[in-house]
Amino acid sequence: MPRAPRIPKHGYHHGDLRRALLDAALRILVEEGPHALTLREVARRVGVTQAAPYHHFADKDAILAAVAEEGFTKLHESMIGARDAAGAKPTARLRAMGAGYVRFAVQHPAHFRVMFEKMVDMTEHASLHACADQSFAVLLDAVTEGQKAGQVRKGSAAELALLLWSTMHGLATLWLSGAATGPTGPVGTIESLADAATEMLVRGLAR
Amino acid sequence: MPRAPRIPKHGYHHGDLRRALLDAALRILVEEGPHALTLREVARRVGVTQAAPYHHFADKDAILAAVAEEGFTKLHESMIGARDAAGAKPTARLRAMGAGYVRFAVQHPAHFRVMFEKMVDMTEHASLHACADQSFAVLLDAVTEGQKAGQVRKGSAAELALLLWSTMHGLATLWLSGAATGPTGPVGTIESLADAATEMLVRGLAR
DNA sequence: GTCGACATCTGAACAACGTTCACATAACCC
DNA sequence: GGGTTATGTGAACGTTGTTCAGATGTCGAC
Repeated sequence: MPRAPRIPKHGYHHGDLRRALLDAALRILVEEGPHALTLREVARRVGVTQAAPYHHFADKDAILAAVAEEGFTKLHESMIGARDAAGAKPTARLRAMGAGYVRFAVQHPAHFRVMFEKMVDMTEHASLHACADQSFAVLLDAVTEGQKAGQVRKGSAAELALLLWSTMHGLATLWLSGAATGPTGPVGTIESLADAATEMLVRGLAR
Repeated sequence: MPRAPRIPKHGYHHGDLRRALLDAALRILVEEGPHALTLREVARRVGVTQAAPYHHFADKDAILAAVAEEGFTKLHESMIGARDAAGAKPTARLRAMGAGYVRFAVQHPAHFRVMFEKMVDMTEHASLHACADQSFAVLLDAVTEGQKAGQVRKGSAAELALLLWSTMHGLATLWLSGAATGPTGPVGTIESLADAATEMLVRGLAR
């Protein structure tokens, strides 16, 4: 077996097949799109038989769910990173998080698509729901902060946070789908759009 | 052939296979979800061979694109219907259109999903892009009306309209994916959410 | 009215896919 | 060391999308 195990510590034949499968799956998504993602192709790239992945994932959906889960972790990091770099002002933190959300989607479109197309089956992959909730909680906290500071109007923080999330999510989704570039030409860069969106939202959310 | 042709006028063996295939495809989407939509199953339901559909559609994607196109037409009607019923006040018309968008998504989730998951391939199905643009144009007009009436702030109407669209689209998408119901329980009915969203947007868009 | 061109459907075939199974082998635990 | 478990192989099954040659229905030209 000419394959060098990366982590022979707890490695097995392959070293860390699970990790390698996830990497290969993501690489296929990035390079060739979702239609090209095949369990057999994933196994082929890693150099194992088509049946090998079934010792690490229940089925094809489970691999996609795992990729999506990693995506949620990255999204979470992207958002809190942007938030923490934005200083202490609540509205600035909210705007930074919105921008961070859109930036993640644009920079990792393959991840983003898996995350939210697989969401349909989130009821079957509970951990996915938990990951999404974790990111939402951060947004929720920021809204509550803003309310305490008197810079965001009162009301259900969950509802306000959901509206913020919706706008950013819609913007990212439409942009990725190419719908944001109408016959009249593109309406601007995605960064300027995200900025305009967050600004509008903060205005709309002001007390 | 025991099948009664519905429109024997220009009918053929089946009458109107193309129409029947589209109906069957949508019915499968509604009843069993996207994973169950198979060209063979569509043909089975209609009572023809698996090869028959290829005389009416280039491939499986073409059927989905056609279903999506019908969806865009319905969405368009839903939006202009809501707008026309909302009276003359520009902000009221904008709010009605937003609510109409979300209502369509909630009432026709199968259609909605096909429309915006297939959007990924919109570059290959130009007519889809045209349909989406048609709906966007209506929204754009409403924004321009609002600006003329001094109830919406100045600026790129395309950009403002896109932000409106994004929010409604994100709200509908997250709701359909179940992500809008966090661990803290649902944040409210989709109608109240859509209303809060449009209200917030109109506030944010005010001059 | 007949005939040829065309549109439409059938039946069979192909490669590829997801998944399962019996079996082989490596790694770990006592 | 020996037995159990974890991991990978190779072959198989049923299903899918798609293609193709041929049969059959429909329509316009003459």
